[in-house]
Amino acid sequence: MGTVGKAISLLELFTVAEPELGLTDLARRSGFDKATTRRLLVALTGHGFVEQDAGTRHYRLGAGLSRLARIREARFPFLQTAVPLVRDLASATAETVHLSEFGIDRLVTVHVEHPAWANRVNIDIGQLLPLHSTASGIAYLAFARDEIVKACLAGPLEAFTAHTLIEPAAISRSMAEARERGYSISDQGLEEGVISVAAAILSAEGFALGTIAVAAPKARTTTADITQRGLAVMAAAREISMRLNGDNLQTLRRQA
Amino acid sequence: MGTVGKAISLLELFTVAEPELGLTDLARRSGFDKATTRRLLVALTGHGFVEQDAGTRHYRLGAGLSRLARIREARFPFLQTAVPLVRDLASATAETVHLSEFGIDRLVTVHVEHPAWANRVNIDIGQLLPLHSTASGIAYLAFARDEIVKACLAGPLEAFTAHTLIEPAAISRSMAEARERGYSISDQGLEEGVISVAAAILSAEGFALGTIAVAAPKARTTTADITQRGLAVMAAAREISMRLNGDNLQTLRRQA
DNA sequence: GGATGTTGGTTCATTATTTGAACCGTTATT
DNA sequence: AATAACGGTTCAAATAATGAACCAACATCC
Repeated sequence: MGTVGKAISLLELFTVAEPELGLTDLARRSGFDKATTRRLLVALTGHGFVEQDAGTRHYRLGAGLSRLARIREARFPFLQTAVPLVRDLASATAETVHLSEFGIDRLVTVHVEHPAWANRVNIDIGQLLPLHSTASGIAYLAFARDEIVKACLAGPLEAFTAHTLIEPAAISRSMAEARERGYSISDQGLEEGVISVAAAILSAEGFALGTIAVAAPKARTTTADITQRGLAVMAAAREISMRLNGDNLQTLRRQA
Repeated sequence: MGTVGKAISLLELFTVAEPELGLTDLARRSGFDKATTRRLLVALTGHGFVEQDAGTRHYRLGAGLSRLARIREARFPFLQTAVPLVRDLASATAETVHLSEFGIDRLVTVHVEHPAWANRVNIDIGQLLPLHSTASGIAYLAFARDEIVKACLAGPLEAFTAHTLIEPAAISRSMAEARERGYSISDQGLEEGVISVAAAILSAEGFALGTIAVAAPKARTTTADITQRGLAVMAAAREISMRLNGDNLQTLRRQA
């Protein structure tokens, strides 16, 4: 791995759950030498990608990241556009609604709304979702570029639960069903007891950019709930797609 | 400069005005060789910090940045907290209101609300503001850690206009006035014809984290406007600080 | 109170990565 | 058909990254 990759891996050690880490800890987790880790952190700090707490000397993600993320958002207002609809969907369904964007080979959770229930599906911002074993992933694949689909089906497909589909044919079938139905369903594909529905948010060219999904404990979910949430999530995804593409969303490439 | 620094400088070439750049262009602007530039871009793309347009082959900032920025936001909800108050202030003043966060040695614009006027002060998200020559900068310095103030006054102080204060003593005086008054005023310090007022947003320890500012064309600004905006910007900054610090903002360290 | 372990941070000879001039292939422009 | 501009690649030479061993400071534990 190049030095740049190493620096970025360091950044990726920070999570919502552990937003501040010490030098030794970072070195241990990254597997880099302490001296290397430090040098990388200094370089990152110099550009505002990392900040160091004056008191504890622990490191955390810096403001430079917000700056660049906002520049990206300015050109491509995914969050700005989608968040209000995520909120609406959350209050309509009273279950966890999460929004994700594609990155490299997974979906990245960029926004989450949790219901008031104590028993709910908990998802953190920044959480990475595999493509083959989540409702979001299937919804994404259903409208992804061929290369991405191929790469996903070719790669090793982890079985997270007894219900995870890992045969390429089964996954393709789920994708086809999702296309036909307008939304995808994942029954405990990533975690036992969780059932989700999702729909893809499309670019002007008709390719998936990200997804919106509703996740709920299976115990309190009926078949009627699934259908209702599916239709709602589909409507939300469509609305977001339209707003993103200035209301001139082409006829969906593959849906025709 | 280390490789990491170079990679980050590449990212910093993207702006709101030019969010997509080609390889040759990036190489030219960064001063790096085309091969080097490419290798860095590939490394960045591999981690989702940069994306490449499938059609034009141009590069843009990637979703990985949003992810990390959101993780940072989750721990430190600066934007989430401040944006509503920025909006309120914008509609109350009918002038440009911008929010900035400190990064390394400058302030980074993280949010802007523009008024409907055709003649208005235009500021882009991501724009960097020098500390010594802007209302935001002075407001920040007034409550910054001593090291930062020292570093700023020691460094070369560029005179952007004939009105820019560049003598350390004059800048210190502005800071003292800002502390006393509760807000800072910059009369054409960065650009001719622009007058701004700003107030610092404080951490629980009483140090400045960022600022909120109102910028307007001097031509239509009266002395009364300045006072009114100053009080409004001060109130907004206080409210943001309180919300950020869970309503238990300590007595302001230096204001006492 | 002295031994022990932990932390953040530094040094410098060794080692591996980065560098860039020259290159190729493709796609406009003239 | 010639030219130029673009994205992308190659490989010997130059440079930067590496990590074991090292401090100093703090906390913990007999």
